Amino acid sequence: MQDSQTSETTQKTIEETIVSGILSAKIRPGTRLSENQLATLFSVSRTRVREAMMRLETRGIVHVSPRRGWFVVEPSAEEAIAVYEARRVIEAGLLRSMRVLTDEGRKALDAHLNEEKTAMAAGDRQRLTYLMGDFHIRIAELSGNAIIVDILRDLTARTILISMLYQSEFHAAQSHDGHCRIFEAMQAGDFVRAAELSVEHLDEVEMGLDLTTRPDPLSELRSSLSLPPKAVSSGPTVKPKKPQLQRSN
Amino acid sequence: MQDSQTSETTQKTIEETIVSGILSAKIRPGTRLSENQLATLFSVSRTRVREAMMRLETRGIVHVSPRRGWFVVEPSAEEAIAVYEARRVIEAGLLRSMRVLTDEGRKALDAHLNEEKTAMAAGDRQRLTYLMGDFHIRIAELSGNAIIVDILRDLTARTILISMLYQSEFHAAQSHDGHCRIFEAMQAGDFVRAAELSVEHLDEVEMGLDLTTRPDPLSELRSSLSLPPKAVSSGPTVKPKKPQLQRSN
DNA sequence: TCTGGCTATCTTGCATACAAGACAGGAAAG
DNA sequence: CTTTCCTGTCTTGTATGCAAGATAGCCAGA
Repeated sequence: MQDSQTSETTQKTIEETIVSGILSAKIRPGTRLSENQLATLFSVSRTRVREAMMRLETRGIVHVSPRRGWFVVEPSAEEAIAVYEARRVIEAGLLRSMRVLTDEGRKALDAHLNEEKTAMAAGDRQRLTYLMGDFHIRIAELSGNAIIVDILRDLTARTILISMLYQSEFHAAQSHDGHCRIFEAMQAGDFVRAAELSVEHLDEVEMGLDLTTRPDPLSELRSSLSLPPKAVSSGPTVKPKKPQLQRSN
Repeated sequence: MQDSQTSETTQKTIEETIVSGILSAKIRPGTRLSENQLATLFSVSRTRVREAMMRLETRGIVHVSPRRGWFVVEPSAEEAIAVYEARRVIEAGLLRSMRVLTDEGRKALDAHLNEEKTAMAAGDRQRLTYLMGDFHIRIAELSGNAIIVDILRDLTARTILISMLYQSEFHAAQSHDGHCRIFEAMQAGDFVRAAELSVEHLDEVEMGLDLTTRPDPLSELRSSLSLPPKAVSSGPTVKPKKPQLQRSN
């Protein structure tokens, strides 16, 4: 909704702008985020840009290659798997814990699914990508728990980056169907079923990825030299490794 | 394990030190964290301290009062409830998703429970607090999913801060029992039961809190003047909506 | 043609300087 | 004695400057 746009000079709009840019698939993984460019773009000094970058780094959205620059993360295949697993765990746990679907909740989800349908009809892929991720955030919002919403928003952002890296074709209809089925189960008050469907849905999407092709072109060389694989952790201690320049955009 | 402490001047030890200080109940909620003091303590400039604070802020561990200072968060009653709910959702989801308990896993948990027993016998309350929280992190580590581990570590830190604010007496034995039961279910391969027990356990601990006394001494005045309650959000733009909690499972 | 090394330039890392707000303590007025 | 205001001090907010590493491009030598 509050989609962001241009400078505004307010406060943490840098962070928000970048995240919503990712959520709407306007920023590709690996995109270089120059402190200087962002600083001039937002009319602030590098200091504030840096703060935003640090925060995004702890959220798992960007990473820094020392003295080379900040980059939108390019999740490895292992990280991609971890993100999907985390989402399954949290979303299934969330749905299972729900007891009722309020009327506003029902309306919100219904409206959302209609938006998905409209975007599909219009073939608006960017918007579709945004909506497909947003559906899960909407569900989190139903719980009223801001902590879970924040967690799932960041995981969704990462998911979208993963899609851009590993998803050959976009099975929008399949995803939309999955969302509809989850919604139906919720409407029926069967949250256990909804949780199961959610897991299935995430499995489907994950299965639709090609987790062997794109990533880490050095992997063969790396394994033949028996070097350690790329770090999987999402938190601290992520060593630089490979160059991975930006691409396009 | 990597317990940290003292300067070291390495890198992100400031963050780690503070978090582990909270995890081991050595830092109380509301503690003021002066940029200057930390800077001299760690022999770095304020810049790096600030970066650490920003990261801790996005992790929900500290907050800043503009031009007044950084403080370890003092979760409100509402936030406390949200933290416990998030933990129930995630931990139950995690246990439910488990399929096997590896032999190392079994050993690790067994060793941990023995440590709990030892600390109880010794009456070492600080260590006990640390261990009681660490048990849940250990379980997360069994999943091998770094994302979930990080999330639960931060939530555990917040939980400990909540305990220090609202927990009148420490029912260590009860918690230990709960942990043992969870472990037994896991050993029996009954992860659904383990998830249920985990929810019950967290419910018990939450019930042991007095969420009416300590917080926000202005609440009475505030409500009598019908001012809005303290903000609860942990992130941007999340409307209150209804809580609709879960219970049991 | 290819290889190696040098340098110019661009990047972040980090410290410091200064500005501006918050607060405490004291002095003065009632 | 109480209240009000003022000022000095301490805090974070923000910008800027400089250092150090990384990279690309060029040039020379084989």
